[in-house]
Amino acid sequence: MSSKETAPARVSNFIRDIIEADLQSNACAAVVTRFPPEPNGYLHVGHAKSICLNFGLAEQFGGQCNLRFDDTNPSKEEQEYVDAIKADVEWLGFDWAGEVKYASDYFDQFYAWAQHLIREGKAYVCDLSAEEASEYRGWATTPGKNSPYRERAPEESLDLLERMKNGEFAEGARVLRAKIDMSSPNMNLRDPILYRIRKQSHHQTGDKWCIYPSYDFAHGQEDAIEGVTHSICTLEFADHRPLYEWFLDNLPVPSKPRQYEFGRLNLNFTVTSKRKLKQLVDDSVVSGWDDPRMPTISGMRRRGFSARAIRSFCNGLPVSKSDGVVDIAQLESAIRDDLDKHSTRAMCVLDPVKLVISNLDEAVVETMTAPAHPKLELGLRELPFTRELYIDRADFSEDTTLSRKKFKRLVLGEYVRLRSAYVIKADEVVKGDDGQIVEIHASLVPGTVGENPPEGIKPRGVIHWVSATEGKRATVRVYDRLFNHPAPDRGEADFMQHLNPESYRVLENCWVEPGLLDAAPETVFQFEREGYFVADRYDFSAETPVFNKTIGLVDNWAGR
RNA sequence: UGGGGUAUCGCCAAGCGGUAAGGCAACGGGUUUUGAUCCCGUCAUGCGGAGGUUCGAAUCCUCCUACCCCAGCCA
Repeated sequence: MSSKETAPARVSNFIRDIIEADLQSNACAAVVTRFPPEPNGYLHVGHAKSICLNFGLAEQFGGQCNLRFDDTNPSKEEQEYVDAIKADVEWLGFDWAGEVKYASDYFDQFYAWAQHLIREGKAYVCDLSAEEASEYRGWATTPGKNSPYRERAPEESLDLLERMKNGEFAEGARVLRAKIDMSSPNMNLRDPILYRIRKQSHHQTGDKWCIYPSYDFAHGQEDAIEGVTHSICTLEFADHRPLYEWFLDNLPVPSKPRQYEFGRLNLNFTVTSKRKLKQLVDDSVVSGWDDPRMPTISGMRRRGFSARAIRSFCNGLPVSKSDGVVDIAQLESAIRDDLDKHSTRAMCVLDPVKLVISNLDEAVVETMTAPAHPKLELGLRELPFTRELYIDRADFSEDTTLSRKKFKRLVLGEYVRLRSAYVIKADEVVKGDDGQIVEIHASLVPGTVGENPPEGIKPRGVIHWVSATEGKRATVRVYDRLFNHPAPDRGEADFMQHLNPESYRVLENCWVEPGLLDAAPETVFQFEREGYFVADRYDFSAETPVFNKTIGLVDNWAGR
């Protein structure tokens, strides 16, 4: 980082403050965090914030961060998700400590701990059905009733648990519960479930188990086994903290982690719920989890958001306990900011109309040179300039009454600068039978490449262009927000009602400067005056160049 | 409703008894061969509400209000 670059303002983060204090007071020697996704879907922006927080904190304080799959529910989880999550975390630029970890790595230990609780008289096998158990649990204002199986002899519970494990009972027939307090105002403490029967294959443990631990009976213990010091989770788990601590206090765990909750990231115009994202995929509203319109990490990647930009966005978000909604413009700003600094400039005409330079011979190919970046030394690119060019339809008007301030483009009879090339004058238009402009005839002003035009010639502005004969045809996919409602999943209407019908558009007849065909997939360019576009990760090739629009340039022009 | 949590500019958010940081957005202006970038400036006599304590309150006390979460054999 150059000394000229101003240090980014320190963003508030109460968890970082706690860690600093703990390190200061020697409450812990080194910080250990973990990112604990359940492999039941793809990671999204919200997870990106959590990843940046957990890995970032470990990095900042010289500690470590584990990647641990919370795979305690085989009915919702799949190996595909495990693989995708690992790829996403790596792509974001983080290295987890040691091997990837799984809750399932500790299933034997959990089982032994469950037996321990039974022997201590702190857990029992309960035969109540789900409905009965719900009834026994009581309600907010009414305390629950003890299960009739609560005082079952430990030996019997031990035997039953063993038989549950061996698959002797049907799913739902029995559960193992902790014996805590059926009248607790915190529902999580009303004899929570530790194990339930699930006769399903598990992506990691196969058919070894017929019972699986609950989130509550797993999470704190996993943290303790791994020596996690600061277990960071989202607000909705705050109610579980007393239970998290109850297990740590009642089991011979090797360490005592502490849980801290922060407010998850919510973005307006966006849906971040694995269930809903999965629905978009399953209903084929989008092309997949990595559709460029998806707020998934793989979707944002496909869209052209750089990992660095996503990290910058996340690190710029204060960490607090309030549950707010961040304006999508904040994300977009981080993306533009990063892409402006790092992407090569290029020209692409999205809606072409032919421009014929009448005073340039057909056989001539002049080579213009243009910097790859206006400020950084990213080299030069060569642009073939020929008699026939393409410019964007929106950059020309026959209306000579348009003021210079309102229309800084080409007007019939007037001048405009062709970016990195000549100043030209529009002389006449050729129209088709339908009245549509087919060609614009123009003449170049000699000596204006890299030079100001002679006195009296005032170009209205600068427009981009591509040689019609030397340029290349390309496909550009234009994306817009998936939802046209700021809070698609709030209110009565189903979130699917708020889908933006114009969130995807394909432009098949775009023209790009020839140098772009050499691009490597996933390279982002700034198409000048238009925005940022990425060579598609899968579909781009020199033969069939396909670009995805990442995001448009800031547009302060009110009349557009 | 019982419990847990949160309320400070349009959005996010500092502030921890001494007289309202910052980012995004918005709005002016300057530079510019991208209507971009960059630069400069404007933007809360006000901190959910009502009382109270104090020389002094966003910060302390009391009461009230709103919103979020839990009441799965999901995580």
